[in-house]
Amino acid sequence: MPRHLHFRRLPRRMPCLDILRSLAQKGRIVTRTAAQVRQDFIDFFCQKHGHTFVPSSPVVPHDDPTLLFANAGMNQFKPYFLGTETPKHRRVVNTQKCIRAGGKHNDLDDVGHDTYHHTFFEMLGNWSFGDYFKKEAIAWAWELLTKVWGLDKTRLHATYFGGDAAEGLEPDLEARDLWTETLRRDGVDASHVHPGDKKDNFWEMGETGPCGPCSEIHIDLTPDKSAGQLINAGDARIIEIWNLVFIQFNRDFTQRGKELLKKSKDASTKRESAGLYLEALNQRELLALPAKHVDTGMGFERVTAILQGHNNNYATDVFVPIIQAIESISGHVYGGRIVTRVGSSERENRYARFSEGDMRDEACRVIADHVRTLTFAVTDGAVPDKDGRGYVLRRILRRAVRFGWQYLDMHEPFLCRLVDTVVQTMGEPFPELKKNPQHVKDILREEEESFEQTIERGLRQWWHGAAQALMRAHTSTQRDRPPDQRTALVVGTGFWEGTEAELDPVSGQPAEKCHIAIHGSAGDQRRLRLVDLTPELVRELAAEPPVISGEDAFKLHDTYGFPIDLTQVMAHERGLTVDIGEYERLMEEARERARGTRARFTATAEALFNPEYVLRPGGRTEDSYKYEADELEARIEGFLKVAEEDGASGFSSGGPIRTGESAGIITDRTCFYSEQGGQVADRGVVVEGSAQFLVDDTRRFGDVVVLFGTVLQGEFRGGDRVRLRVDPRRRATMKNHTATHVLNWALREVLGDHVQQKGSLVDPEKTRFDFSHPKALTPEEIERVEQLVNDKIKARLPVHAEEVDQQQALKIAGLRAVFGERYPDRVRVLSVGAPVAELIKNPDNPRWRDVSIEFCGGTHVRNTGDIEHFVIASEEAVAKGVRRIVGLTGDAAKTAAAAGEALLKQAEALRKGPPDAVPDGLAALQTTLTTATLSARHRTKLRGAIEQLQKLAKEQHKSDAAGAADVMRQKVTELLAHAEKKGDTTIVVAEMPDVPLDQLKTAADMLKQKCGSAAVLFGVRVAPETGAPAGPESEPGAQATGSRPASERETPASAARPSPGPSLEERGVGAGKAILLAAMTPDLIKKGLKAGDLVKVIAPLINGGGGGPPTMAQAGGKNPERLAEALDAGRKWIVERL
RNA sequence: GGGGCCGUAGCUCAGUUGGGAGAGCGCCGCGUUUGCAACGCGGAGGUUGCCGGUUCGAUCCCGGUCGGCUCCA
Repeated sequence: MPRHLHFRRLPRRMPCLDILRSLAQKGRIVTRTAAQVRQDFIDFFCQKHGHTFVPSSPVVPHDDPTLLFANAGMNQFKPYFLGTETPKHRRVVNTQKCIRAGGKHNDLDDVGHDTYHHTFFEMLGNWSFGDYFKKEAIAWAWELLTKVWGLDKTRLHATYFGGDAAEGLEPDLEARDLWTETLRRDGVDASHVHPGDKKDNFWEMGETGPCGPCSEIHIDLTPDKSAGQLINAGDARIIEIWNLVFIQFNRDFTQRGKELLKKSKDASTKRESAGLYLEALNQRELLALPAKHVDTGMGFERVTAILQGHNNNYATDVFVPIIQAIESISGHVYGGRIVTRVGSSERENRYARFSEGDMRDEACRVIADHVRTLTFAVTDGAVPDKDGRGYVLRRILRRAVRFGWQYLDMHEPFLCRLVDTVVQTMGEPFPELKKNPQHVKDILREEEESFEQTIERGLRQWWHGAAQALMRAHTSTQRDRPPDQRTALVVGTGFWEGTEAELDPVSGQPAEKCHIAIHGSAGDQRRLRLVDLTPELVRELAAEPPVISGEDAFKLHDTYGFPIDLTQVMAHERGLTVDIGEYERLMEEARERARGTRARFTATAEALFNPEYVLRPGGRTEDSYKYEADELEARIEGFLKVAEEDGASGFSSGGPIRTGESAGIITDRTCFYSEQGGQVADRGVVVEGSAQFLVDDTRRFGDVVVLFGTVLQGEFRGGDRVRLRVDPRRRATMKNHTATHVLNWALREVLGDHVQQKGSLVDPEKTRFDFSHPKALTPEEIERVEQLVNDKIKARLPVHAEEVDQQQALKIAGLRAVFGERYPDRVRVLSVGAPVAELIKNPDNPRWRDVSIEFCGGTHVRNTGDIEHFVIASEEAVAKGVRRIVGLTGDAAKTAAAAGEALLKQAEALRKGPPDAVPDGLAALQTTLTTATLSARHRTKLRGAIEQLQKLAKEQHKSDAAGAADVMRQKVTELLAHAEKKGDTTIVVAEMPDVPLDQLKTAADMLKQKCGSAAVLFGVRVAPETGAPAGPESEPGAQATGSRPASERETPASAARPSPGPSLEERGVGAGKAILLAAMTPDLIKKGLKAGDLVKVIAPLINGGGGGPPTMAQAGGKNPERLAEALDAGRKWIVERL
């Protein structure tokens, strides 16, 4: 922490706003709490202007993978603007929870620097879907601001779209005139209406699609109301408070544009393609929308600040309670100070703050903002994680923790302690917060603790980098000093015993003084040493401040997640610096790499995943047939052509699509199921006469179902009557899906009511079910769950499904709904065993707790008996507190069960059989265990059996080894007795029996030891593998039908490979090999007899190669016939050199 | 989506021109010591995540895969 803090005290209340308040209409002093401000807005539109209040959609969008977080009020209404869904109400008002961090709108790094950037905020908005338009929107906005809230109208300014000639966009004169008129009536000068450019006043969702001009309301905060001309100039004295968007156009490519687009797609070079694409972008036209919409957005925190007389969002009662909580945890008293930053660019600012300003206040703001974001995101189901939106959350959390850790000395988890305050201040308008705050706290605490670990790891690496820096600086300093003033420096891992030479880095001679900086993993000792490195010591050691290299700083950040800011602070505290320039360069390089790949990705992703941009508005596919029919007659309504790359996708009503072409087919009705609720999409075919279209994916966009695939044969045109045929594998999917429901029920039955569904995937092969449970299931629990499910199957219960009113359905006892999911007004209730009508009639009946009842839009079997059989194939952890079960049904279940039984028998046979066969049989069993699909029950049993067998094998191995050792000892004495001697040196050259290499080596060692001076050379003929397979025909359960080899791996019995017979050979030594082993005592090595040299010389004789250190070397070859020759040559080699 | 790092004994981790798998702590046994986070001696404990390739030979090099950490988008 810098000792001298320069700060500028930001007044809690701007004087100009006092003026503003005193000038409020009718002399009324407006003091509204945040809750009142929110309610004012909603009431104004509901009660005075006939709007319907719609609750905020979750801040974590569950159904839109292209969106990380809800970032605007319109997110949940997008389908209405696109025309893919019909709105229930045409006038709507809402306050939307928004998170802007990551993605296009990323305010994360700015939060805390100032008083108005946030990662979490609320967006108030009123909406018209084809109902009222500019006139009402403008009038009501004006009414709310000036009449209801009594803002000084002479401080308000309005903008309208001034047109854009280059784009062929007309100015929005309608809005201009409406504003001028409105202001004139209230006596405000027409100079308060300003034209704006396309950037500020024209709103577009994408390159094509709904768009229109917008009109913003700004407020002038200067005492003399002089800031009118500074609108949209980035000046904090006049700020935007409300944006009214008028959606009146649909932007689409012209005919010429579409042609260019097609050309761009077909272009041979990327460059040409990009050029054509840009040209096509110029060939777009605006078509008037038949239904015009209004979309407005007002920043809740900002408007609250203004109404409370602040221009500082953190001074409002939205944030004050949170900041107070931070004060009481940290002991720091928040002063509202803003750090003065020097330098003009953002980058300079980022590093300037280390020398100036009160970072403690900034830290308070950062934490207050981030804890709101985290609380809401986790409440809505997100979890800090390593990628996607989870990663964004992790970064936000870490930023908050780092600020607290670094500036407020909070080294224990503290974010989790702030959750209660957030819930208290926001729980009223957002009741979901009150549901399970403990869960939020647990998640945050855990993540905070894990970040502490990251910091710990990082600290170790930091010391490594600092030590390197210190050594470099130290060495260059000593060079300039006279020898008697030089110091030595020892930097190392672990403990310094004080026994090593302390050397002068220049002369290499023992030095007078020695400083020690030790880093490493020596537990608490390390911490003591950490403190030892003081700026004074560093100054003594090095003339210039040591510089931690950019590479080290980058690695620290990139690999160990150690924040660069921390690296710097720690360095500064100890008199070191960091090569920030180099760090930034490496960072930029890394960014560049990521960007390059991203461009490629988005081009296809846009085309593939956002076909809603080009879907014909208002379309609808009747898909209720999916529950009943596998085949259906339907009429083709149109096609969706998906560009391979770079191009856009497009809707065409006529087609045609021809053989080989990939496209999406849209029909008036369909029996295909689109991916939903964890059940995979249907595959199948579309046929018309001889024409065939292979459907490999079915997706739903709003109310439109699209069948994606390829034309196999013939052609299809719009209006064609076709036959839809779903792949029969859907039957297996249905079995799995119903089984999933029963499994969900059984799990709760066995484990308890805390079991919550966390996700599921149902496809033809399996059901994968994730659920909350704190620990692994015991084998007994697994068995019970499996048993319960099979009981329901044997009971042959009918499966009922019916669409009923949501409110009524929610009353049914024992109903399972997915946490955080939003359900429509009419829901499909799926019940296993009890008719839905009865459930509704008698919702409290305790008997229903024994019935699986869920909301579900998936396809199911009609009777549980159709499932045939169920096994749990695996049970594992997927995340902290979440377990995953994979289940099988039907034939797959039966096969797995049979395979398990067969393997158990096999293990039993092995145990009873000859001990020689155990090691190999065991290996086979183990590979089968990992590859085969088995029931979890069998797996644990097998594991137990294998463990026993392993013990057996180990004992066998030990007794073998002991036997071999005896043989060796004997052999050694024998060899010694006949050994050749030359002087004091014993020469042993011999062919040895085929034993493990270890034994040979110990034998050589024994010789060396006994003789004192010895040269040893062993040769071994490795017996060729006993080629005769022990015979798969002897395996139990092996099907001798010679079936497909590909499937053999799956049937466990045949996966057990023939055993090669008992052998102690080295692994990997195949047929007809020879091994050479040479060993030398040290005295011979001095004479130049190196074991490595010896084997290198003679190995070619046996057709091989080798080497090794002088004391002990080995070689292998493929020609055992010439082993004797090689040994002889080796003997000569030794004798010659002695 | 694209990078970086890690995976070795129950735990924390060493282990480089590729050549017999180690340390500390913990555990078991014996001894010394009347007491302690004590000392000495001995011992058990390993599929070096998994699969494949290169090689006479792979913990080490290469490719893939799984798991963990981390950065960028």
